[in-house]
This record gives sequence, structure tokens and C-alpha cells, in this order.
Amino acid sequence: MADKQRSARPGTGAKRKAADAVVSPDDCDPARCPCDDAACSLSRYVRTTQAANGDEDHHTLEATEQAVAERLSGLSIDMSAMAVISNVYRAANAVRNHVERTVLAPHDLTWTGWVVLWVIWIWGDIESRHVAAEAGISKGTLTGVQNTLMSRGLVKRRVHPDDARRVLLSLTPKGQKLMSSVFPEFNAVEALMSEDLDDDAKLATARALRAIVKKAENA
Amino acid sequence: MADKQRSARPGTGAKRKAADAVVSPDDCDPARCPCDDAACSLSRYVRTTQAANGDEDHHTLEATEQAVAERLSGLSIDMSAMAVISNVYRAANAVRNHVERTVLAPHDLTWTGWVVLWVIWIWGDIESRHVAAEAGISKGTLTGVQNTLMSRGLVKRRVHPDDARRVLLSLTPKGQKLMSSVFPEFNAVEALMSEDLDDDAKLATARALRAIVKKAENA
DNA sequence: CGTTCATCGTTCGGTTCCGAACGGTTTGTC
DNA sequence: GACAAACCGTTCGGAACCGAACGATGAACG
Repeated sequence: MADKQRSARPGTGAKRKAADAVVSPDDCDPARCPCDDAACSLSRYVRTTQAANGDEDHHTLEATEQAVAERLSGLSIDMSAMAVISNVYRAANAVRNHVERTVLAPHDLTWTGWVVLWVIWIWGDIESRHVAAEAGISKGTLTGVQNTLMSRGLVKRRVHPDDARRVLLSLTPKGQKLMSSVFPEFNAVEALMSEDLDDDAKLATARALRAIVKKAENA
Repeated sequence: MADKQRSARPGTGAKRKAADAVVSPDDCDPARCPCDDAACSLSRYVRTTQAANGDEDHHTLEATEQAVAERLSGLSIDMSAMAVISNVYRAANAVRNHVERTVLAPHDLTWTGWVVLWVIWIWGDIESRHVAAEAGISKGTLTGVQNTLMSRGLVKRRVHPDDARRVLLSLTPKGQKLMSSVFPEFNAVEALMSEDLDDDAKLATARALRAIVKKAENA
């Protein structure tokens, strides 16, 4: 989600400040929460209320969590699957928001714009349909991102020499310069976010995520 | 991301079919790809081109991947961090798209609408600011989702008895009925997507993701 | 060659979403 | 008790995104 669709207007992207921003609380208490291994999101609200107003709510924490457990135990639920999948989405959002604010916004880049630049940077001279597939966006969206990036002088496009339908994308020298200066910053943040994981955990997590992607994409 | 903002118009959400949809290729070849443990996305494009046109591209696969390795090895990059973080985002998108198509669309629900319903279902009688925090959306977005869900008779709202600024949200009987019928479907898909992971892997992955969330949110 | 069909990138309408601004309510301070 | 500051949910403008429709090009077949 970072684009301008038609009518490329440069230099307006990535405005994620931190005012009304999406906030989110904290950990869960394994002793109370019915989730597996403290790895769920069920008690974030509890912590919030707990911290905020002393005890003004009508239902106590215990009663509420009891209700959660009962509601879920009534049905037969795969709690560990829930913990994994729901945290995938939560993590993705958290990462994206953080990266946009800390790394991308100062360079006036949006997330999608960044991903597109990255793909072109890595593959150089790549057809736009492949860029869209790699970046995980639709063709229509890519057109807009393209125009934005072109108007900022970061990306070039030329028609495929053998097929006039296709379009080849590549980075301008300015774009290349941008990437080689920004990507280390980006990667540093990636490293920071995964620094609590040892190497085995990183590899295992990446492998697990790939398994999920595989299941989700062809099923 | 699933909402209607202002002017609640019911019954038009969740239209994700599969026509021009976001496609995405396949695995990477560990023998060739410079990533760790086949857990990256760097060779998806390669596989695509490989499968599509026999060998019409100008740079061979080997040359391309060599270029990737060189470009990345020129800088000092934490490849395992990159593998983890980039796959988080990819997995989240894949999961969301799949769930929207298979589970939510038949019930005319959007992803965000679903998450909001879920939060209210679990916590019952919850203040809207907490719903927004739990669901990971902004207050403004929640207002729109609220209206949509209210106009469909799934959600009730009432003013907080002790504080006229606050609003308490809860599910109508119709909303409760919907949740208890749809959530098992949803959870079944969650289970399906993580079925290639054994229990230890699920727990470990969930734990790793929480660590990432923690880092991303307060840093 | 001319026709048909697949495929490419673009256009366009509609939806989702964020963030800043706003009015209304409560709390704190003199 | 008035006044200011903090906080709540809503409104509103604008960006980002998808998916269907479109025009143009290329390939297959007679």
C-alpha cells in the first residue's frame, strides 16, 4: 500500500507520523491468558485497561478472561494455529509501520514504492509484470507506482526490444544511488527487529513462514 | 483494511475474486540462490521466467543471480534477518488474501470488519478505542467499520454510563450467531495454513513473531 | 495474409484506510 | 464555579489499492 495510482504526483508519499497513529499494548500474562505460551493477542486489551483506569470497568479481568476461555472452549479451536497466524499479521503490520516511520519517511518513500524499487534494484531490467508479482501488488497498482517513481527520476522504462507489449524497468543512476544508501538502513532495522532471535530461530522462523506462504498461495 | 469509512453502505465488501489478482511464483533453488535456507524470495522471478519463456531473456539465470549476490555482498547485509522479516510480510499478505477469498467473502465480510467483529466477540462490551488498538486500525477507520457493521445489524453501540465521551460496543444476537458459525471456518483455515508445522514449530514461530512485534512496536 | 485468441500494460471506478482537524465531555487548578 | 488542558469519537480530505474493462501487440492456424 504505497502508491499514487494515476496522475503521478511526486514527493507526497510516506506521511506516517505518529500522532493519531495505530497504537498497541503489550504482553500477555501466561498465568491468566488461555492462549498457548503467551504468544497470543488476547490480553492486550486487559493490560491497557489495567494500566489506564484503575478498576472502573464493570467486569473484572478474571471474569472477562474466563469468558474468553469459555467462549473459545465451547467450540473446538486450534489455539496454536490461531497464535501463529494471528501473530503473522500483527507482526507484518508492526514491522511495516515501524519501517515506514523510521527508514522510509525521511526519504519520502512509501512501503510499496520501496518494495518496487528493491525488486528493480535486485533484478535490474525486469519486466513490469514480474515486478508486480514480486512486489505482491496488482498490475494496475504498479502502473501508478511506476509513474511516481519515474517522475522522481528513480526509475526508467523502455519497451521490450522483442515484444512491444512488454515494458522493461530499471533504475536510473539516481535510483541506484538511493538504494545503495537506503538499503543498509533498511536492513539494519530488519536486523534490529529480529535481534532477539538467535540464528537458528531466524532460520526456523523463515522456514515456517515460507511453509505458510506456500499453503496460503496454492490452496 | 476492510471498511467503509463514512456513509455506511452495507453488503458491498469483500469482493476479492481471482481474476487480475496478485499472483506469485514459487520456491527458490538453494543451490543457486544466495539466500539462507531457501527461505527467501529472491528467485521467484527466476522460476517464473524459467517456466514461462524458454530462454529468451538476455541475461542468463546464473548471471542474474550472480548479480544479486554481488550487489548484496558488496554491502554488509544481514541475510537471515532479511529472510525473516521479508517473509513475515509476504506470509501476512498471502494469509489475508486467502482468508478473504475462502472464508470471508462468502459471508460478505472484509478482513478488517472480521477482525473488529472478532475483538468485540471476544471481549464483549468493549470501548471503541480499545477495539481500534486491538484490531490495529486507527480510530477514524473504526468509525466507518462500526457504521457498516451496525447497519448490517451485527453490532450495537451505547454510550458509556460513566463517561459520555466513550462508546461501548457489543455484538447483537445476530452478530453472535454469525461469529459462532464463521469462526470455526476461519480457525479451520488457520489450522490448514499451519498444518505443515508441528506443534513445537508453531509455538516457536508464534514466540518469534511476538518478539518481532515487541521490537517493532516499542523502538 | 487474415482471423482468432492469448497476453501485455494502462485506465478507471470504487473501496479501504490514515491522519489532521473538530466538537463535545471530563478532569484538574486556581 | 470559571478556565484550561486532556481525552473521546467523528468528520473529512486525500492517498493507496484492487479488479474489471480496454486498446494494442504477438502467436497460432487456416
